[in-house]
Amino acid sequence: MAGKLIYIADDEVNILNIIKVFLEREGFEVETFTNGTDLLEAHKRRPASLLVIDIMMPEMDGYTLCAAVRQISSVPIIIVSAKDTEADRIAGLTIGSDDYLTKPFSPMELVARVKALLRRVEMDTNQQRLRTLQVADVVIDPNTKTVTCRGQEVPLTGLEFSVLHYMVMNRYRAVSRAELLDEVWGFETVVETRATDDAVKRIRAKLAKAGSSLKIDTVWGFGFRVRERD
Amino acid sequence: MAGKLIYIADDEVNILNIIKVFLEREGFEVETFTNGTDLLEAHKRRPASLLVIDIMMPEMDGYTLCAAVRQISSVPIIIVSAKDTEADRIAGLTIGSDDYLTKPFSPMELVARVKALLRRVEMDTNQQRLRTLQVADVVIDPNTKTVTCRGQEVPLTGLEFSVLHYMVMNRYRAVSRAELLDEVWGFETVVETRATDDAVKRIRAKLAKAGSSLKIDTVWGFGFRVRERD
DNA sequence: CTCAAATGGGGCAACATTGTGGCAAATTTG
DNA sequence: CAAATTTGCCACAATGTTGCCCCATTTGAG
Repeated sequence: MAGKLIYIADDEVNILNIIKVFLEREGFEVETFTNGTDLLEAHKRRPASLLVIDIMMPEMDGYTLCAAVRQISSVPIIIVSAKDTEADRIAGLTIGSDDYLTKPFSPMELVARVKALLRRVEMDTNQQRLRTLQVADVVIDPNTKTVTCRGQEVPLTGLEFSVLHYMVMNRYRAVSRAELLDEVWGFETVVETRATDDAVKRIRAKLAKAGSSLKIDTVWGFGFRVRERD
Repeated sequence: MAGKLIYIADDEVNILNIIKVFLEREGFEVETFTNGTDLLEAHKRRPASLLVIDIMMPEMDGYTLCAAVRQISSVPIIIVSAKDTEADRIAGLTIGSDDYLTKPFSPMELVARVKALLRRVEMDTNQQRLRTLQVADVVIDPNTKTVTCRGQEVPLTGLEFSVLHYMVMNRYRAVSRAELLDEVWGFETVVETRATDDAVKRIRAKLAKAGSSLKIDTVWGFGFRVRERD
């Protein structure tokens, strides 16, 4: 989160300074401007990660600035304003800003909203990955739907993958056959309980063939549980 | 903007209905829930484009729900709440929500914020779509819509380019046939699932002819995945 | 210890999915 | 408008998957 550059434009210098201090305390690099034109120029020269813009400013007002920035950049924008009518807020959000805070506002809340907005951009930009699981010498990657044992891929079928994934997700407890049937096969499918044994049988065989140390224990009369340690 | 799916969770049915009406008037598809558990289940089954969540709900409160959703999804979240202290708002934003509205709120403003948030996601993903990608010995340039293998152009058709581009953008994961159909062909087009196989078949042939090392693996019973390593 | 129930292993056949070549309708191009 | 290209679909072959069966072996209760 730190290291990001934030530009602020407001004609009230003391507000400018308060915001600056709070944001810098969070590790952001902050530059302040007392009018919109300067901020726009600065953003063209060196694009910021986020803009905080006041509505009422001399020369170029916040709406105009916001629209001008949107012409050239998709940078996140937070508008702060003393104008507190519903129409103002809707106008601000519609013109292209991502958030609209009413003065007087809590600096802490502004910081929270800045962080939330940057986090949003981060989430959208970074490819969203599901968490890969590791147990014993085996890595289970739900994204690629692959299982690797010491770097070597273990060729599991879709069903086998789902079963192993479910059991490893719940490796701290034993999983019953009925639960596996419900969660992996689904409520609708009508299969014998022994189908789970078949799947486990095949997973065991493939893990063994791959030389993995990961074992699946049978819980007699109940179901299965993966074993991490020998 | 239309056609997006939005889930709302609130235990006050009349609020639920007001929001629903306003959002539907804007062309959104809306589903409502009176508790968090149901919303979470629905989102697992069919992910929405945005969630509106009330804080105070029976069973699972909004904070818990928000955190639970964040475990599995980066979907935009707007919290609405009667709790109006600075601490509440900061907590909500910090826990993972993108916006925090205080009850009673203007439905129009909620709509504006929903639109602003979806626009943000749109802008972020669009920016991603224009970056040239490189994988194995292949370069994909979305701006010129060309694919080159070791400097030599691979003559792909428009559809083939779109499919390959989408798969390479998501090369860290397997992509299902249904997803390809949705994202590349579009929700409207009615084609057989096998149409994806055809496109992949042709891309494979052209890549092979160009002598590329880039391979497209099929994930049995699911879809496809580009392979970087051999 | 004895026995019934549960589990493991091998094999198989039904079933489902995917690759391939060809074709024709739709679309684009000249 | 004609030619070329694109693209969805089809039939069929090839291949992969998976539930079930049979039977030997193991397990736990009485």
